[in-house]
Parts: sequence; structure tokens; C-alpha cells
Amino acid sequence: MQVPLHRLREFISPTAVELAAFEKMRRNRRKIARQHAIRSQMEPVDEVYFLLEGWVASCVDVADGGRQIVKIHLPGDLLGVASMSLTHAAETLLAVTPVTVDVVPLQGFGHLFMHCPRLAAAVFLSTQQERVILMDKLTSVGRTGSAQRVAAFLLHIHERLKLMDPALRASFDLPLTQAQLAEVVGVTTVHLNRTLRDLDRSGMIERTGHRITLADLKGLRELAGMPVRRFVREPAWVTSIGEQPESLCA
Amino acid sequence: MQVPLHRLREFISPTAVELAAFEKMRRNRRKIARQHAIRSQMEPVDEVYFLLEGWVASCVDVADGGRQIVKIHLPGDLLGVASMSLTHAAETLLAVTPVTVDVVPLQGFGHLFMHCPRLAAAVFLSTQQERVILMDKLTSVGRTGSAQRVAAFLLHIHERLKLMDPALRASFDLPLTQAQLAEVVGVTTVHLNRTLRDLDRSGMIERTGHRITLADLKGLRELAGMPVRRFVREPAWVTSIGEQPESLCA
DNA sequence: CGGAAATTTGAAATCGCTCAATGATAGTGG
DNA sequence: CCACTATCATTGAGCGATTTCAAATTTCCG
Repeated sequence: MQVPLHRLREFISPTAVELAAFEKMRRNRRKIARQHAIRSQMEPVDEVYFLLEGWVASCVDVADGGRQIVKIHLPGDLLGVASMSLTHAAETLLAVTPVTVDVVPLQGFGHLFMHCPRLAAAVFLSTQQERVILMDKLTSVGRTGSAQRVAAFLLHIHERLKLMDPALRASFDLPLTQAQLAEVVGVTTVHLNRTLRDLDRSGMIERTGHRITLADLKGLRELAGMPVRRFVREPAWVTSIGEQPESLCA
Repeated sequence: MQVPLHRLREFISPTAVELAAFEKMRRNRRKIARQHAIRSQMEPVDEVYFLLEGWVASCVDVADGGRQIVKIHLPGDLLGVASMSLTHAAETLLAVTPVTVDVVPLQGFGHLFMHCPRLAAAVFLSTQQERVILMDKLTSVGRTGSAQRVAAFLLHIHERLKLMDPALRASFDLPLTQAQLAEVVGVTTVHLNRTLRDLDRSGMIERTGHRITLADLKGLRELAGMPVRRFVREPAWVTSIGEQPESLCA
């Protein structure tokens, strides 16, 4: 299987040794059927997951029975990392499509983090990126209407799919049900449906089954109104240990 | 000045050497007047900030002129860390009260991160905690009404103030204007005002100027409907380097 | 082919927004 | 210390966006 390592290479260029260490961290492979949970909210946290194939929704339940999808994960993502700060998982990891993950025991992750500073920095930067994405999402949901939220989400997913496949055009498969899409953007299923219809009729998107075409990228970006984010590459502070051998806190 | 280090001690118990290294990281002290920006959105990122005194709002602007407050920072917080993944800042750091910060150059932060693995792990866990808080916030804003959101926010701030001062009772000063509170919970100023009035009339909170009393904690928690989060202490994977001397990725 | 899940539409009710105006409060300079 | 001014808090009324409830249609899967 082709291992999707593009997320690992997004902020630094790992050495062969580092890549090998990362590979060694992955343990049992696990396959999960569509609509099944990889790990449920409130379960004790003792592992994270490396997503090889499929789409995963990260869901937070609320008392009144509803739930919010706070993140759609694509291959290459590490799942469940935020819950490492908790004794019990913050989120349910739900397989939106058939999914393949590698299980990463916390011990393995921790060992890597403590002994491979550049990889630790790469993971750290990746999670700060997730934080920025969450901030933008919160802004989108808190301050804009449903059409703008849908536009923002479609553009976001499109960007991330392009990171996996730079040849990707304006069309892509969106394997989410409308109910799930509604949970992502924070509206009702009914209202989401109408919003999609309106975007379709206005010519900004086209739909054929679960295939979406972003027909008017510029218009969608204007509509969404979200700031453009440019991520860093190899920031100066991520030094190789060789450059500064002595440890401050041994 | 009393340095608020409770956030640093939340996940691990730092050694004297580690504390000293953390102290050395802080540089110029800077004072910022109420309603002034510490650092504005879109500015190049070359430092983060350690908040000593005062409250800071982390704001994301949208194209239509509105903005979302994605985080209220209290003393002890590191500000601007999420933007380390970007070339230009994601958020404006706005002083809600008169504020004192220490400037931390990225180089200094990076040096600490690369050479003090346990401190790096502590900072990492702190930022994963922030991610969980953002996920919960997104859920609150995406799936619940204004009264529930206000309840969730007040409870959250109350918890965090108690972390600073364990003796704190049900009353506290909330130095935010209603306009800012509205930007926090994602509603209009007008609607926020009515929501506060309703919570007040229903007896769940009391207000005297900027002093808030959470008169019915249980009722507020039930109303907010957010899951309870318990954070880890000294997780097993955070080892001292002495225990595992050889580096995997030197 | 049959049944379940997903999509789509209508109509009425509710929540939150906009616009507009009035009171209260706090900070500032004389 | 007071007057002045700007900011902040509060309320009303009407409008618009979104939800809720209910039902019909389509698609998907076994």
C-alpha cells in the first residue's frame, strides 16, 4: 500500500532515519466499515491512529442528542491527537467511508516525540495548523450564513485534496451524506439541502450524485470571506540536534 | 511580579532546571493599553507572547467586517502559538484589559522545544488542550442556541479562573463588553443583551456591573449541555531523557 | 426486487438579526 | 469637581434566516 506521508512532509523534510522511526511507530493495521466508530467519545485514551485510506469524521456529541463534526480527516492525518491531553476521548472518530488505519500506541508516539525533536516539531506544527483550521471554522460558523459556510468547507476540502493529488481539478467526490455535511457546517439537514440547491442554481457549484464541481472558484472564495492562510516551510527554529549538541534540560 | 506558571504545571511537574530554562526564554516586557492590539492578524510571525497580567482576546476577522473571538486568554497563557504554523498571523491579539506580556522570540521558543523534551511535551499537551477547547466551542456555537452558548462560556471562564485561584467562589469580574461577549459566542450585541437578561431573570446568573455570579451552577451546566473534560497529569509517555538515553534520530 | 437510507420540497413557527432610539456609565479635560 | 463626550447597555418593532414538522421522491444496497 502507498503510505500517504504528505502531511509529515508539509512543514519539514524528514531524513531517512526520521522516516524509518515514524514507520516503526505504526502497529496493528485495522479496517473499519462505513459508519462505524474507530474510537468513541469518552473511551479511555491509550492510542492514536494514522489514517491510510478513507475519510473519517471527528464528532463531538452534545447533551440534547445533536452532534458537531469538528473535523473531516483525510488519508495521511493523525487521528485522536487532541484527546492525548485528556483521560477520556473528546471525540468519536467515525468512518465516513470504508477506512484503513494503523494503530499507534501512546507509548510509541511518546517515544518518537521525546527522542526525535525534528519529528516532534513537525507534529507540533501540524497540530498548530489544525488549531488555525479550527479557529477559521469557528469563525465561519459563528459569524456567517449557511451558504458562506458551505462555500468555505468545500474550498477547504478541495485544497486538502489537492495537497494529496496536485493534478486534481475543480471536480471531486464528496462521500458525505447531506446529514453529515449539515453536521459539519452547523445547520439542519433540511436547510443544508436548500443551501446546496441555491449554490447549484446560482452556478457556483454543480452536483452529480456525490461528485461536486466547484464551478466558480473565485466567486466561492469571495462568498466564503475567509482569510487566505500560508503555512511555513522549515522554520528556522527547527534545528537538527547535531547543530546544537548540548541539551539544556537533560 | 508574581509569574503565573500554573499552565506550565498543568500537565507535568517541571524540574528546577526546566523552570529556569523556561524563564530564560522570556525577553522584553511589554505593556499594552486596553483595546490595543499586541499583534495584528496578517503580520509576519516571529514571536509569541507570555501573558503575565490582564485578559486578551484572540480575534479572527472575516471579509464582511465582522470578527469572531476564538479564545479569551488569561494570565499564564502563551499567546500566538497557533500562528507559528503560518508565515502571517492568523489572529489579532487584542488587550481586553490593560495587559503585561513578555515577548518570546521564535528562536528562543524553538531552542527550548528542541532541547527540553519534557517541556516540549508540556507545551504540546497544552496546545492539544486548546484544541479540545476549540472543538467544544465549535460544537457549542454550531449546535446550540444563544443561552446555551453563554452558559457554556461563563462556566468555561469560571473553571479557568478557579485554576488560577482555587478559592474563587461563584462570583467573578468579567471585564468584557457585551459587544465582545457577543463576538465570543457568535451572536449580535442586541441578542446577547437579551440573552443575558433572560438568564438573569430566570435566576441562573446575577449581574452587577461587570461582576457575574453563577447563581445556579448545576442548572447552567445542564443548560450548556457540554461534556465534562478531565485532563491528564504526567502521562506515562512523557519520560525524562535520563530514562532512555539513546536518541533515535540524532 | 424490496426495504432502508438519503434527498428533496412545502408550510408554519421560532430564533436571531437589523434598524433605530433611549438610558446609563465611565473616562477626559477644563 | 463638574460638564462633556464617547462608549456601553438596553429596549422596541419588523424582517429574514433557520428550524421544525410532515410528506413525497429518489437512490443505494443487499
